[in-house]
Amino acid sequence: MAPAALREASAFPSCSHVSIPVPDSSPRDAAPPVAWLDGLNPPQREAVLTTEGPVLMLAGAGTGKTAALTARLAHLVWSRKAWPSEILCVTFTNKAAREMRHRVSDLIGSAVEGMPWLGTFHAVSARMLRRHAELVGLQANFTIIDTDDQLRLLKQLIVANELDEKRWPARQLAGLIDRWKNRGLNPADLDAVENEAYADGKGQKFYALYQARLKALNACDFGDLTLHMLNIFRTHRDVLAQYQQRFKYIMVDEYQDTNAVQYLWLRLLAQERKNLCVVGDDDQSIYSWRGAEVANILRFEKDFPGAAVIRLEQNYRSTPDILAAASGLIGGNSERLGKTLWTEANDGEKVRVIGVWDGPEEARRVGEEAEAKMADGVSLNHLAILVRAQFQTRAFEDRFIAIGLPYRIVGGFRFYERAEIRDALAYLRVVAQPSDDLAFERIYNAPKRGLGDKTLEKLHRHARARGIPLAAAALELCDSDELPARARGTLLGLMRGFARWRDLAATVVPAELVRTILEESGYTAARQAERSVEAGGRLENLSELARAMEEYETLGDFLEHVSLVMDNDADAETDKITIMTIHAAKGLEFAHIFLPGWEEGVFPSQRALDEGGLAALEEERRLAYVAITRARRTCTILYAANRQIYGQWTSSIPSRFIAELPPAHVTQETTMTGGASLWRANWSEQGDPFAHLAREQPSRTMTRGPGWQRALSAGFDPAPRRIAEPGRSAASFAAKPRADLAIGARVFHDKFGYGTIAAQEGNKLEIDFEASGRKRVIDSFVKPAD
DNA sequence: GTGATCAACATTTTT
DNA sequence: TGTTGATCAC
Repeated sequence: MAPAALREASAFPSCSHVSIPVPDSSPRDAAPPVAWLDGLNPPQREAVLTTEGPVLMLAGAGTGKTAALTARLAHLVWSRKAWPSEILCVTFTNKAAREMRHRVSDLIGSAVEGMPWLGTFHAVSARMLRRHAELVGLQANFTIIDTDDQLRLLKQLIVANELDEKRWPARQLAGLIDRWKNRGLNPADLDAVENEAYADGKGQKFYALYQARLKALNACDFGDLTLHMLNIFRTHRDVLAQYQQRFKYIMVDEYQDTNAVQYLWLRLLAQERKNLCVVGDDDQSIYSWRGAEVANILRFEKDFPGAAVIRLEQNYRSTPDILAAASGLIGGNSERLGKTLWTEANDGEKVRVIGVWDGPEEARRVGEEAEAKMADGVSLNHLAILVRAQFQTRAFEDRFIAIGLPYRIVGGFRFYERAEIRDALAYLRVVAQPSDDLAFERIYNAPKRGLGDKTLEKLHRHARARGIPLAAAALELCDSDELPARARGTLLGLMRGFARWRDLAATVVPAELVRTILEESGYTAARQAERSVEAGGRLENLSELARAMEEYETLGDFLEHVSLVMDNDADAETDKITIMTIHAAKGLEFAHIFLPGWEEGVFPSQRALDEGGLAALEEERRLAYVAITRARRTCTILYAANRQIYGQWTSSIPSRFIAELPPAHVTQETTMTGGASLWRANWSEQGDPFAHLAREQPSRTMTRGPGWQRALSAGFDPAPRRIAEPGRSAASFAAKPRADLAIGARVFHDKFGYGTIAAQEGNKLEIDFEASGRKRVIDSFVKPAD
């Protein structure tokens, strides 16, 4: 039962400010007789009630961590210790944030609407940064660019600085910059070793160039969101103090995933009041390759002396055998804080390990198992296939298409990463902020309208010369004879379109705006004309986008949502078996889990082992632990003797993790006949008969970043540009005449040759050319002829 | 400026 | 094996 005051609050949202008591008036001390405590076990209660001082909550898989966390939040509000707006609660994913918001609102009603500081590190940082943008040289309306834009930008810089993009890929640089930012390093902070990491000592230079470009574009990338705020906290004590003051309580979910910046960020914010509660599980740390540092959770007690350590060890999710198998496996790791999961449940099947001949058979087998479950009346929504790497999904997809088993693949391309969606967004970005050159470049010739590199190069040159955005440069060039008639006409049409849409944006809702833009720009028509297989889906996606935009009142709101919340949960209604990576499955649970591909080289991944050695092996093992603990009822592990990887047949030996599972909790079977005994003979031994023909690994280069999710974008000119006043509308750029030119002066123009200035108006000149007569040109294209 | 052909190359991924 | 980016021919 919720206390009366809170029930009122949820029943009458508009009265919530009356119903929720003032925090510092007579706090309630006694443990409240309320619903959120009733369902909790003793350690969970302790976690809820230990509100003061640092708290480390070690929460194993399936131990009701979110329940404890949300109850704690509700308790803080209920006990009047803090207003909802005085609690900072950070998560890593939007999904987690959404879930938490949802569950808190179930407990305390609409008061949660007053929780502006419940969100991801990035969302919270972005919110702060909009208020203090000027402190890092940005304007409040800065754009948040994604990895695709980031890559294009870096590529421009690399080419413009005459570096061989092949030898020093933008991807590598992006990876380095990302890691530097994760570690809290600004360009000036790089030491010689870091600097050497890119292009023989050009790391720092390019990092600095990149940051300068971002600033000029009034943009920042994901890493900047937290790093900028950290920099501000460090250099502006008043700002820091303001937030330290505001946040009476801080809670952090998945603390084992924090990177160095997030750690420092938190430490500064918590320094004053020290009411920091972190929740995590060192055994589920699987993101070290993304900058997460398990060390953060391992040394929490040192960082915050006197921290209360609370272990949640009662598992409510899995059967004893599944739990035992997972625990036995993770026991092989060193450097653990140590937890012993237990459960009151006492039924259930053992973990099954199945050996098959090859990949297709593995898929066939899982398909059969799924159909059998279906026949038992189990919904496909309760089944999931968790893979180590994306490439493993194909075999299942092929098979499921063949037998007509509905499936859903999570991950891969997300909605907002699709080309057509990004195109539509680019139009909106240019409308919202004409100085968004990256967006402009993206759609300037999409749909194809006959504007190519030549014209773009001219735009760049002019924009650079005048220090204005591309869109503004386009406007000016349209007013001259610099462009061929056809290009000029097309460009003019586009720019008129933008002028119109900008006006329209003021009067119609975003959803309406995007429909109009797609229609008028010819984008829809071009996609309709396409006769590819995907064309239909693309059009559907576009209308889905418009539909998704219905919720937003202003374009700005929507764009902020898109840049931070790049996910969508479409398609959850129908019964489907889920295929996803183990990484993506963290935090989820399913009744029945299939874990294919448990072979040396695949899982543990050879690549990870090559790069990270023992530490990487332990992370792979944690990954295996996460995978197994997703299962509520059954867990089926599969391995194949032969597998096709990148078109090459490879024979493989079972994963060492299989041998590490405690035998008492596992059953083994193999579908192989004949050679099976030979096969079985080698699977527990390292000295195996297949070793000599095992795994021909393709040579790997040190590529970093999201290599597989390559974006599909048009070519563009990589010349560097400077933008003097981003954010201003293109039309407002006043052109000043050039001092070194005057009427009557003889000048030279690259295309038209020699001529004499007949008139000068701003930066536009009318010139009588000796060969081609009178033309209107722009002064940056001519030079005095002497 | 656009379409076609060929060679390189392939983890995990939020935001 | 399938995708992507780069280069070449229209």
